Amino acid sequence: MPELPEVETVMRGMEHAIKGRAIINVDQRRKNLRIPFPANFPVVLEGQKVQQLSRRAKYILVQLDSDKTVIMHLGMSGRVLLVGPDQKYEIQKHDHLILSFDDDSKMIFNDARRFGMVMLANTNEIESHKAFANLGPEPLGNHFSADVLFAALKNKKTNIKNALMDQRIVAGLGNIYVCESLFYAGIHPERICATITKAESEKLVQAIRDVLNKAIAAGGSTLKDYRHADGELGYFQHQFAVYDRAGETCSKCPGAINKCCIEKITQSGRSTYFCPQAQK
DNA sequence: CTCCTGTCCTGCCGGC
DNA sequence: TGCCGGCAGGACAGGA
Repeated sequence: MPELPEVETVMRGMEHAIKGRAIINVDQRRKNLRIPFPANFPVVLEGQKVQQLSRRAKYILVQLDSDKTVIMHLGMSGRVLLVGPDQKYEIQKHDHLILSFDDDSKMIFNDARRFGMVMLANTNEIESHKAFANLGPEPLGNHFSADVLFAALKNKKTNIKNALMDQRIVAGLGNIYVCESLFYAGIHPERICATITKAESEKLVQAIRDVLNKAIAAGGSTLKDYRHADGELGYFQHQFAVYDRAGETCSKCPGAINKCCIEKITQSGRSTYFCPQAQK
């Protein structure tokens, strides 16, 4: 999926295209994605103005003029396509939701694997919604720090890779950015959380922030068929340091000297990429 | 509680 | 060429 930087990029694209627009039509093309669409979803949306866009973890929040907020999750394969007023659009396979706006622009939610979700909440109760109730801090926000991370890790018996994937520890990281952050922090993905020192927590927090900020600055990573929310293929071909690079020489180890190779292992059923020389 | 495994779904890629 | 197994960015239920 789209991890935090990609979701942030999609949200910004949506903000640019649909903020302030009134929804005049909702074409809900099936009754569920991963979970059912909210009851009477089209009726709830039609006629409402989009007041505010925001992101929490990997969720996009679309606040409407009424007291409702639409909560969207892109799952593994969810994409948002924004079609301008003067552009023609033909429905494609896996287009599940099409919103039409008062300026004749459209927003299409396409999700091949249908692991995505669309939910509805009362705006004033958003914090207590089950999607958000147990989330950890935003990694780019003020509530995430070495102290906070260290405290969250110190009694855990699982490995650091799994812990960083856990949205209750820190919200918004996924498989790619966890691998990348651990690489930059020089921490082995199989390290038990309780052995991570305060100094390593500092490094990790810094690495997480740097990796995410760079990816956001690059407009979200372009991975395979990931597209920008504006419908254009991403311009930046973001180069990962270790993710999907098994067998290659890592950037920290001049290969001719160290013969360093990036390895791929499986942790909790997910691939982990790391450099055994550069990560201890 | 914590931790780990399996599962939802389709598409794609590599091997035979 | 075609078929099949394995794998893919996430989240959650359920069992140990």
